[in-house]
Amino acid sequence: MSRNEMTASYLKALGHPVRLMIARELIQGQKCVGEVESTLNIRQANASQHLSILKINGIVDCIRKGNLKCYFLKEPEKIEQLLDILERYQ
Amino acid sequence: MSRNEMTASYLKALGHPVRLMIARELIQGQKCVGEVESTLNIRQANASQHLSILKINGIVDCIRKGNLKCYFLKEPEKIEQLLDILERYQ
DNA sequence: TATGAATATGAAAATAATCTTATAAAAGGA
DNA sequence: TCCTTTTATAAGATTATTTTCATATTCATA
Repeated sequence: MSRNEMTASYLKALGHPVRLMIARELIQGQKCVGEVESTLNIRQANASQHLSILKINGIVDCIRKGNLKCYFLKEPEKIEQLLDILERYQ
Repeated sequence: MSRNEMTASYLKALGHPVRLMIARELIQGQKCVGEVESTLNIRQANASQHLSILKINGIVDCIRKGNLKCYFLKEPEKIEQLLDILERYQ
């Protein structure tokens, strides 16, 4: 997979409203699947699948905490910087 | 369309290998459809369609020059900054 | 080890994106 | 006006993504 394809895949992973919103939520701090599910008001399976796509693309990672699985941004500053650039008006 | 949806749509537009490569090419300077077509080795119709998606999302704009239609990045620095962040290794 | 809570996965249906071919439209020049 | 070049668009086939439901898995704890 070329660098261009890797970058495109990363952008595509973020380029879905639910996944982008998950990333925004995770800027605030880590969340378990159930919290993502209820915050975004989506089905559990769907939350899990979107998180999986973010994980595959290196955007999030997770740790198990007992019964829960907590997802967090791997590079929170990177996400913040991207959003800053994307959403500052010029 | 919410800000989140707008941003997701912008990311999605860039999140295709062909369109991302077009954006990279346009950092060098404006190109007409035929140049995009031959540089990326894709069909004319496909080049036109990808450019249209970039245009709808405010990533490129174009001017007619006689027979040709020249596409260019609307915010080249924004694209450069995004690529810098996405591809600098941390 | 059985149960319950949380998460992941498989499969199917619904929807959307992509690519191709054929053709239309726009503009310049003979 | 007719022809040529360039670009856009329509339509269809194909492929990919998204969502849902049902079920499996994982782990803690009774």
